[in-house]
Amino acid sequence: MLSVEMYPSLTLGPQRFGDCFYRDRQPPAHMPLFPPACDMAAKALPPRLLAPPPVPNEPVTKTPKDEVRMELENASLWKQFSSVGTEMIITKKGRRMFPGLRLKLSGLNPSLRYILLLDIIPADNSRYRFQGGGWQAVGGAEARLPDRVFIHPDSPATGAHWQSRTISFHYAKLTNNTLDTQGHIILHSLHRYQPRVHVIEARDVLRWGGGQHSFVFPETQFITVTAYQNNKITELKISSNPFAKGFREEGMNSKKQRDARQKRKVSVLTETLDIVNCDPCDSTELQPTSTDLQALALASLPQLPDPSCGFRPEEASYQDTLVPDQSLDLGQAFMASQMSDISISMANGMQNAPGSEVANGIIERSDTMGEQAYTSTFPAAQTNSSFPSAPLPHSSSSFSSLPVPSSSDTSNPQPSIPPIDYPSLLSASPTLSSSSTTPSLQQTSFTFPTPPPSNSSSPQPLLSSSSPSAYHTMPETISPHTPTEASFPAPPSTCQPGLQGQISAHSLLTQPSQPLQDEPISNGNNVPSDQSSAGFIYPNILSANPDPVTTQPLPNQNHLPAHSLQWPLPTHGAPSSFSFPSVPPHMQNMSFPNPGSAHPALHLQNLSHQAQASSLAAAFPPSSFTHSSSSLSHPPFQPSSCLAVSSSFQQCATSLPPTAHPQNLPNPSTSSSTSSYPPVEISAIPQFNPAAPYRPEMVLHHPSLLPQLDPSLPSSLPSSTPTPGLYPAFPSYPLRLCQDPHSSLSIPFRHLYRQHQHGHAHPQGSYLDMSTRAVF
DNA sequence: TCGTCTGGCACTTTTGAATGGC
DNA sequence: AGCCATTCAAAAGTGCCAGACG
Repeated sequence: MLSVEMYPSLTLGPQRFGDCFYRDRQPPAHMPLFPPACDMAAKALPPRLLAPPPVPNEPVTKTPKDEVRMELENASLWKQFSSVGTEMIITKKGRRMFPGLRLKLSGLNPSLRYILLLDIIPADNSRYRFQGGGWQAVGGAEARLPDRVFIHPDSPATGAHWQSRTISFHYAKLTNNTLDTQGHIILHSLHRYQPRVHVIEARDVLRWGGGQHSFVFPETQFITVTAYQNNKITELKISSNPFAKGFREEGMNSKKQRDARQKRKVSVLTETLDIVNCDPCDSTELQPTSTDLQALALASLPQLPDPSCGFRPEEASYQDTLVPDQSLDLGQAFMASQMSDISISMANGMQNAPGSEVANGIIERSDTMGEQAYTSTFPAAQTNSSFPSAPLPHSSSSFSSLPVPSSSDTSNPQPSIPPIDYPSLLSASPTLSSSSTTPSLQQTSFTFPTPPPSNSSSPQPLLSSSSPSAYHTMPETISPHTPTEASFPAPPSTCQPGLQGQISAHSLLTQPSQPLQDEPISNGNNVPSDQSSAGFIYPNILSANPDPVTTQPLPNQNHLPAHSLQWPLPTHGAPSSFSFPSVPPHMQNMSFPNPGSAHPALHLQNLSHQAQASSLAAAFPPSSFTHSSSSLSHPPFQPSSCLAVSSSFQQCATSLPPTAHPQNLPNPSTSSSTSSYPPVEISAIPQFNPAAPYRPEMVLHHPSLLPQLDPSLPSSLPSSTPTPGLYPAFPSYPLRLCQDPHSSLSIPFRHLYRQHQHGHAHPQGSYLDMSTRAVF
């Protein structure tokens, strides 16, 4: 029996549903979020109990929805950043991601409802440092933080809704505040992360289940920072982000302008002081404007002895124009003198930032333009000059086409991997005019069947299911495959607000996707670059940092054709359950039928930090980031080719001995994309042995338990396996739903989580602590 | 001492209220 | 009175920077 006690890190977070009502100007075509009785049901919730994990007892049936596909619409922009080494600022108050995730979904059932989730998981268990122009792994990762998931504000919405527009997660914010009360996604600084997007069938926020599709875009990996380390990233951000327009060359906040302002302030102070000193009696002419006062105040600060700030010819005009005399309002004078520049700047800015993320979520096709902007701004990106990295790890043929930067430090025990050469890739794909083109990989996933209630006393009305039979014993539950419009009455006003509280979901991970059938990956060089815009079906664990000892390419989930990924429900489907802390038994589990242990592939999840790390290392090799575990060597991560590798590896892995190293993988270009993967006897692989020394649903699917249980890991690993870090390299990361404090939609879940009295005032609502940690 | 983080700054865009005209 | 467009200010989102912190 699972309980919240087993999940001490279960926390509440603000629900983002509110955004769709609260912030979006464009009213989303929302469907009712809650059933009419949601509030009543919520009120009846007893605290901190979890229903038994659903027990699968019926096979899953394949449905057409397995053809769900996702495209990263701004893949080009992401590639630009990834080619340099994407950095994401995280702040205490939360910082939006830029670039943001802009997605296009297809293949959904227009009449079904879906919830879209974004979560961000560690890409490895290393901490990074920017050294020598590149990112170097300098140690183990910090302990994992509470997992939070950003629910797309439109959720739940029909497939037609999702498919009719660009899906943007730009409202998601990242923070390094472990005590964050805003529901932002909490990350460690200087760690590498991989965003994931999950599409989950859901009749509403309380009825999840059925099909679930997870997508990973390797080019969206990033390293979190509190201040940008790589100047190229800064330049890219400034050139691409509208909010940073002021920092562009033509902007008012550009380096030149800032220097000019600094000089003006100094000049004002100097002249003022001179005047005061020379003619203290004539103060009437020195009545400073507010701007002058500010300048004076600032000028009173220690002057920066910046030799670079010396007078420059190009600034002469500024000096002459902006500091005409003392009585002139400097700010106005400056503005007046720069109006033309401002106009030009703004115009250019818009033109130069075609790939910019528009905060309002307006659909835009930024890829091609963004690419242009990038090439114009960073023509030397291909040189990777900022990454005098150590020599690449032994590049397999799969990556032979990648440019290998010269090594500046071959003796570096933790060599940095050069950034992905997206520009070169793009140049090789002139046809890439839009990332919206059909991805070369099919984002197919299997469908999680909703497990039937484990027993009659454990009703699970919250679960939707793709397995109609699962509802035979739950007449009150409507199959998610049933068109919901008619059967889903509008919720009472009190239910309008979205969830508040964090939901823990387990094992929302899907099995790896099968390659796109209609677009076989024939050659890593010739693969259209926007292939990487195709989402990966997240193969449970994303590992770009496989353990050296466990880098055997394990023919895990990859060997099964996606169309056959119909998993029987786990016998102890804990990993597949969404845990609602404090939810009464009949509402506690959001069951996500898990490809559980009943199927060999289920063990893959449980071996996330072992076997999957190795297989995924090939499937998701590191991007431009360096992982320099001394014993590890990664092929240069080429997101586009990575996809190819991903698919090809699925095949080759099955034919490789367990000890085969990913680097020895055959060139994906030689592997034809196919949907058929020969089944593999998982049990033949030690790491996949069902007799794991721990219960995956209790350990690997809950990071908080991992440290304590790590000692058991070696028993399932080769004796030479190094001691795991703070947490296994790639555990199966559960989903945790963050509720948006901005939301006024939280009423139902307020009841769900308001069992403790540690509420805190919040400008936009009251938030409560869970028993184990402050949330709000 | 160094690397990292934080808060304030100036600038921008976004958002919503206020205003005025029809 | 209602609708629409415009204006304005506040809020929020940026990167930069100096100082604080460990």
